[in-house]
Amino acid sequence: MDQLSLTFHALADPTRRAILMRLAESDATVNELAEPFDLRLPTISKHLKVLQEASLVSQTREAQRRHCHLEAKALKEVADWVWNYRTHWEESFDRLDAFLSDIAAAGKASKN
Amino acid sequence: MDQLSLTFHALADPTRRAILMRLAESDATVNELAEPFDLRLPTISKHLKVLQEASLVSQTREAQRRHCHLEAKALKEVADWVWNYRTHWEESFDRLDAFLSDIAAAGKASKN
DNA sequence: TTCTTATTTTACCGATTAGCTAATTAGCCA
DNA sequence: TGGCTAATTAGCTAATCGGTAAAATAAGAA
Repeated sequence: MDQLSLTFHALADPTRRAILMRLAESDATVNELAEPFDLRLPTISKHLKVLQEASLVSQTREAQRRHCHLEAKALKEVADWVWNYRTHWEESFDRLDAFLSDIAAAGKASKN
Repeated sequence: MDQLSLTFHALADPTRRAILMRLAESDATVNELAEPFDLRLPTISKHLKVLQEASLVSQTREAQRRHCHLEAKALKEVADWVWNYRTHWEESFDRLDAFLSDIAAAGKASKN
């Protein structure tokens, strides 16, 4: 699978996004990451594997502990991809603006 | 499933992303969208259903034809979500800059 | 060596997905 | 009505996913 598909797939799960959000604050061990969730450790471990395969998270070892670290580069690739479509939502806002202006104009006109 | 998960899931497929890219150029019918792919029409129809459930695409009918239209609002939500992480990739680039500066400095120093 | 902690691996389950073919719906035209 | 075109639905298979429990691995502590 290509990098972008891997990344989007990894992001398409609320648990994995919550893990990323937690890692945005600071690095953490697998146990620390698992703590807020009502999920068994192997489940978290699997989610972390998906995030690592998408290059969204990296791990370093210190004794038995794995320290997980957010890798923002893959997120930047998502940002770059979606940024190419910005003209489209700007256009639709332009259309909305035009629509609202029309309403406003019509409102004024009706008062005349 | 929440909106963001729906959207990321829809984007985690190269065919669906290609459909969006095509729709970024102009609206198109289902047949027109299917044309570049080596896939049967029902398969494309299913992909479009996923895109519609993620609010990434809308359809209007004209006789038998369905005209598909890119809805950029859902993409903007992705952009907004990922934008919250921008400090992290900026930080890592800062660290890279610092690293490269160090190398450059070391290089100059070694020449003295 | 044995114990304990931290984490992963393996094997399994039920649900979902991407692809197919065949059949069906929907709307146009003759 | 019947035939053509556009698209969807139904039903199938093989693969994948998210979760589990139980076993295995790895490393520090006693």
